[in-house]
Amino acid sequence: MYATMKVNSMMNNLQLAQLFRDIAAVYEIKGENRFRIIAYQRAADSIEHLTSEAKDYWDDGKINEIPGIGPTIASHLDELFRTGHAKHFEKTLAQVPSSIFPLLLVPGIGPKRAYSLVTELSLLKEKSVIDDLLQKAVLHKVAELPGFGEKSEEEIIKNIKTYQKGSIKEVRITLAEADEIANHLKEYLLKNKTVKRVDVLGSLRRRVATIGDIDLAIIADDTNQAIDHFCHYRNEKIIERGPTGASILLTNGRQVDMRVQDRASYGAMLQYFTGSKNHNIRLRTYALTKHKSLSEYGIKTIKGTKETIKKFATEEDFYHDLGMDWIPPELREDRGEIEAAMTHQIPNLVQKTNILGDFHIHTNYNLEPSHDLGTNSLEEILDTAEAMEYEYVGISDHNPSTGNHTEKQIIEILKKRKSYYEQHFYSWKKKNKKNIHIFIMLEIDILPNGKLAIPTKAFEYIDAAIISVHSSFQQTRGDMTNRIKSALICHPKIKILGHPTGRLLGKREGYEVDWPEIFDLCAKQNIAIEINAHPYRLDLPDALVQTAKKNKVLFAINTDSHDKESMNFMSYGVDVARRGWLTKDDIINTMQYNKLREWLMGK
DNA sequence: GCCGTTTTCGGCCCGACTGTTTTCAGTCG
Repeated sequence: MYATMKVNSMMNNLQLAQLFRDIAAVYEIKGENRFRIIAYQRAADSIEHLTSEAKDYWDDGKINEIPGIGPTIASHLDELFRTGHAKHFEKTLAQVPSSIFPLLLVPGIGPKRAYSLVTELSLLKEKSVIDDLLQKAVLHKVAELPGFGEKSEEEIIKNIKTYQKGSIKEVRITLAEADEIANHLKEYLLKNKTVKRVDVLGSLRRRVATIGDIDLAIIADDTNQAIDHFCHYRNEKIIERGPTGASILLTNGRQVDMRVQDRASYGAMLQYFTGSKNHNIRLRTYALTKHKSLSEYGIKTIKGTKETIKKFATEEDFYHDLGMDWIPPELREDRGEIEAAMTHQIPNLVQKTNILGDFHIHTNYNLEPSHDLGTNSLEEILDTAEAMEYEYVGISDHNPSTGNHTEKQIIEILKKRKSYYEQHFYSWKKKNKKNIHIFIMLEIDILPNGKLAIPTKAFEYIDAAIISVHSSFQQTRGDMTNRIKSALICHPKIKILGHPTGRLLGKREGYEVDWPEIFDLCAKQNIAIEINAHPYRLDLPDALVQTAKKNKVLFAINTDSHDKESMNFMSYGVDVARRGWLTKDDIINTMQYNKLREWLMGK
């Protein structure tokens, strides 16, 4: 890896995280103090989850604000960003053959085994080390090594082959896809009479934007039979199986971990298996100060040499025993929720039923737009909104393309569109006798120069605007920040900043922006930030939602629907909002119509 | 190497599973 990825001053967070993991691996091989190893692993986790580049922290002189980065690592990073070199990192990595690093990506191979394999079998070519190891294993050279045997050899062959098929763990899926898989599994498991209850836990229960593995816990009358039933679900292979659970690999590359627990201890299991890892570590560390040790079986109290274990049927009781309020799964990321739970300051999170409308819907009305049209008519959208018990919807088509129209034509098109929507809305309303309201809005492109894609006069024909970036994603952080800032102050009818980071999960990273600057301006201008609920966007990301809230910004949860079915994605946006600690009062589309109209249009 | 709702020193989450071993090391979540 270090043949292609050199240590340098341009490293992004993912590369830095990888670097720290590799350093930790070297320390592990060298038998370093295990807490130093853990420190590097935690630094890696921390950097990976940052919402801004570590380099930007450094630029702002805030490198020591990154959790898990103390004086030592900070000084190495300082050297790295300043000079492009970090002698300590380079020296550490050079202590082992670089060919061990690719091997760490193969499941079941950790630092120690990678090191033995590489040195004992002289596998020194970094580029081909995985293929070379496979060859040696096939020739039964691995089983001869000390600490390895025939079974490990077979396991290595199997794991390399699975890995080469398409790095399983690298690809995460969207929440929507994971929901579908999990629901199918749940239905299957409940078909077995011995299975009494199934819960989807892990990142899926926490409603994380993308999902790696799927975690399930069950209550069953006959544990063995239940595990058996689970292992018969259509799978590629059974990864492991024990008396308390099993893991399988699905044919679509997803790993599913299932655990069985008694009713009496089920609360502890729900807590343990929901995670996150960082939440659990923080919770257990805190518990230790109270002489309590937490596990999936319950809470052990240590008094001298005497240990007693207390079981918990519900998660609420588990948290209460630790002297804190129950914590909603969406908050369990070690972002301050434990402290809040101890002082009874867990916010009353927004719920799907609080949502009274959706501002970002595209219809099939053809205004010769800059981007794609919707597929449904205004009437079909209204029918759907009505069925969802909304009070109002905002129709936000893309602006007419600037390349094909003069300013005059754009004004004409929008004028025509306004009267079209008004007429159609009133006849729909008359026919259906429903008390729903519409806002005739527009999603306007923020051009690369920070101007908007419609002339000022055209604003006369819309009630309010969403503005979004749809081009030139590669601008520098400074340029992008200025671009958005100047667009935000173009016109008083600008009320929402659409899909703010532009990310497409699994396809495109969001662009770099100085978020505090944007948030401050939005708060000042009373512009809401969109939480785009489309499962491929979930943009603004939850961690930034939490930051923005601290900057006193308001939010709009929108589906960006291009068809009526997508309007149901609203719940995914609510998931993001909850993960960002939002209450009903932080979100404009929880307001009732009159109040909302006042906010949106000032009348 | 990090960090503080008992600590600026002395701690650092907890357990399952597998394989190669006869009591444990490595890996994983």
